[in-house]
Amino acid sequence: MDKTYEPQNFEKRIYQNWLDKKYFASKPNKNKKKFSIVMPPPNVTGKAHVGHALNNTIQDILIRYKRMKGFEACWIPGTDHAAIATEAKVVDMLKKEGLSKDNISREEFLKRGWEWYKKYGNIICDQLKEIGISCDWDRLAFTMDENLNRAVKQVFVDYYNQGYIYKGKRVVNYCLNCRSSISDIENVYKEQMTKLWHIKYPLEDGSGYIIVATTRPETMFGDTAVAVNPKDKRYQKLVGKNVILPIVNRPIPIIADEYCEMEFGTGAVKITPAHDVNDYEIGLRHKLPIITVIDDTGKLNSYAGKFEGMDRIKARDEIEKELDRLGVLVKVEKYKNKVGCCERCGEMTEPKISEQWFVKMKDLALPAIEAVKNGSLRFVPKRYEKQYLNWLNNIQDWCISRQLWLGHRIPIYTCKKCGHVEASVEDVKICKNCGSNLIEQDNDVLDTWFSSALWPFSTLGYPEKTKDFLYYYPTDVLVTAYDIITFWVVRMVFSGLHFTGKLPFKDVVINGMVRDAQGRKMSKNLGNGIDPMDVIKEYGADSLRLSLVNGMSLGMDISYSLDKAKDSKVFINKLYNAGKFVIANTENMKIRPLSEFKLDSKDKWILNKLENLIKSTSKNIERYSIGVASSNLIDFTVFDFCDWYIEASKLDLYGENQEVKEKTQNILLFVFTALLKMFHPFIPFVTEELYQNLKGHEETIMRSSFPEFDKKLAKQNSFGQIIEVVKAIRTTRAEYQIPDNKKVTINILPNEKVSLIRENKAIIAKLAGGSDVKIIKKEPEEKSAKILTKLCSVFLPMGDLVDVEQEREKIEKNIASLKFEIERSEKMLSNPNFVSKAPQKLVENEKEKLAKNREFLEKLLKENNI
RNA sequence: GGAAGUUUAGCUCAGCUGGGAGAGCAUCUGCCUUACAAGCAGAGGGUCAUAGGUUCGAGCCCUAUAACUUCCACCA
Repeated sequence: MDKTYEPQNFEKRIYQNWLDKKYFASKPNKNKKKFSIVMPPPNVTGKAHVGHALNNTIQDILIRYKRMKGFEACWIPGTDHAAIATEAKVVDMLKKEGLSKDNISREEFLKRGWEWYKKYGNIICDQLKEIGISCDWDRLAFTMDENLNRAVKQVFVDYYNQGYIYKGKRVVNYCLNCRSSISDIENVYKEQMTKLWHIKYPLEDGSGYIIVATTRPETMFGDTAVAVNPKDKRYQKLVGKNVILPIVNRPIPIIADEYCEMEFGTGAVKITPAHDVNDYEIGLRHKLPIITVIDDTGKLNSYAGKFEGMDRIKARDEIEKELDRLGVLVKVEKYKNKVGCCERCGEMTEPKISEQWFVKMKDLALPAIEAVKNGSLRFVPKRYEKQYLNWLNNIQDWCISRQLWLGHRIPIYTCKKCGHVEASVEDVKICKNCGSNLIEQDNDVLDTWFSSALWPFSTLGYPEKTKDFLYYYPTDVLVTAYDIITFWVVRMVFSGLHFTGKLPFKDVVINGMVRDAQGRKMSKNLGNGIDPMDVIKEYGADSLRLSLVNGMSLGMDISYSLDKAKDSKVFINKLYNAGKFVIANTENMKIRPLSEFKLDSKDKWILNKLENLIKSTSKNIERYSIGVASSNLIDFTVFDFCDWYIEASKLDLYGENQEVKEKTQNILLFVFTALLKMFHPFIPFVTEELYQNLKGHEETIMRSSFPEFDKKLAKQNSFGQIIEVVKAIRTTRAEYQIPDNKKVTINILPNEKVSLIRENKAIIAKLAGGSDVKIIKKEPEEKSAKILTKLCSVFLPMGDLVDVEQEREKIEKNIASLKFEIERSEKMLSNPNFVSKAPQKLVENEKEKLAKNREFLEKLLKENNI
């Protein structure tokens, strides 16, 4: 063992050993209850960020805990193919070779895609391994794996045959950069300073004009109406008339529609059904023609006349000039606008009318809503249920087609000869209807989330009823961040319910997002990201884990900085040192059951604290209060075990009495072993390292059993009063500025429990810096600093150093606070409402306290002749 | 526009179903005590955002207000 805590020296070695021994592996075992989790699959070509570290640490804590609790614990890792992101990277790669999707075949492109996956796919897994997570790596799944692909196709075909999937024309958000449609939730709005153009549209009959306001003058070539609000008195007379669209000189009608807000702009809006979602809806209501003027590359087409071929954004200035020249440009205002952008690449998206595949959502949503309402699906924290329900209650049909090559190709086959359409899991070569072999598969691929939605059961063998599926499904808990509740959680729930008839998990645990020290999102642009691998290099994986999880409350964002990892390392170092102490002092001991020993007050005290800790730690982990569990463990380690028990135990360990020494060794080992086991899910490496050096250890801590609460050992006792005495002496010493290395005589005049004081004389002397502790029968003559506790009065003889004035003040303060306490108790107890309504135990406690305080006060007054 | 969350020590945050405010860091003081100076001991520091209410009793429950954050919808 190293003299100081050097995690780099053992973390890799320990992890490799765990892997070699297959400790993470799980197989269906009928004799055990199972506990299963599927890992939210990170993007296969991505790198681990701190959010992954947090999310996986939480899962690892749960899995390790359950494993130690005797469950057949299975954690399935995996990665996601992230089609849009990866396709963009492959396109970039091709670009460097001077190639593009236009001059390479689909097959060739897919080959490149797979090369990319192979090259970069291991990075993220290797990084997750460094964090120390104990998932069953033999089960590593990838959304593009053959069996998962099969599940995807089967689900698609079933949905299709059940009538849930349809092809439809819709305005979808199209990313010109990714050259694919994206779903509404992938379309994020960003604020931008743009202009608002006010343009005159002259009336056809020459009787005047109407002014429209637009942020997108380039779409005017596709205008097929001008809309006003039916209640708008300014325009009521004009409804039904035609205006002449400037530049193109095409007549279009003025229509009335509720959508149009009277207050905004001029109250009149141009309608371009092909390039705006709302306009499209209006177009349907009023049966307007649809004219597409922007092509898939973002350039204006022939409808734009002389602007044909210009980029849609660049064309704005030219169009403005032209409008001005024609005398129809009224004014141009600066305007703060929200522009839809692609979440993946950040480019501005273009609403575009196109044929896409959709999943009908209304019916699928109902059972998913019901699951939360009847409590069978639980969110932790509960408030995220609202986000989930809100989304499902306003559900829109799900656009599942993407114009990409990478991904799951839509298994729809169309006969070119007779037009017969078929959805099929197997490749279709011959038309079932006419026997023709002119079959064409749909060109689009499925939204990445379509395969992610099946993750909890596709990874377990679905659609086959495999042993794994029957044993591990449904899983027990899903741990994820709140940003993908709608993308992912919702879709897993309704897919699971629809295809397996069961919820894919019972609990959804939501972790917060990791932000920088100033609370900002970590991003490449700001350069404020923290690489978890750097944290591991500097402070170790255990420190990374503990720093993310300690004190955390679920669903809350975390401001993270390296200071936190440093703080954690400081603590783990403390634990390491305590471990060194225990190991060194128990090396040659004999392990005996604790029941054989006569335990003293400090032993009972630490055992009582330990047992309560066992109880609360289990409870807290089971209710997912992981941050509370870890901070309780830390508090016990530092404030109970190290500060008091270890220090007090030294007298026994270095003393003459062999039986007492053996007893204390056994307690040290017992307590510390239990402590390490409880810490193991949080900081697996250092606990294993220490455990392996502990007397009586088993093969590995991660397969040992979690401590169980033992009522017999949890007995109350009064060592806490000794601690109070020691602390009071220390405080007084500090007040008198007696340096810690100067020993003093300690005279103790007991109020009660003489035997307790007698038993702990040596401990008080050691911990309070006493050269000697004397138990006296009456107050000493010599000048002393006087310390009053409920247990006893303590006198530190200090001759002329005693500040009479200060002593007097101290006693007066003491009396005053006692009087205050007494008054308070009396007030409470004289309140009939308190006595009758408060819990009986509280009332009893208060009575007891009052009696003791009265007694104490009386004594004080008498002793000091007041 | 709709919804949710946050507000507690100088900073970062805990605080379970209401029963006398906590930790870490930072600050000050004293100690190299044989597990740990990445340490030990002690100290200072809080109208629990504001105003009401419920209750014997409120950091916690209710109402309103303010500031910040997030999600959803989206006005051309």
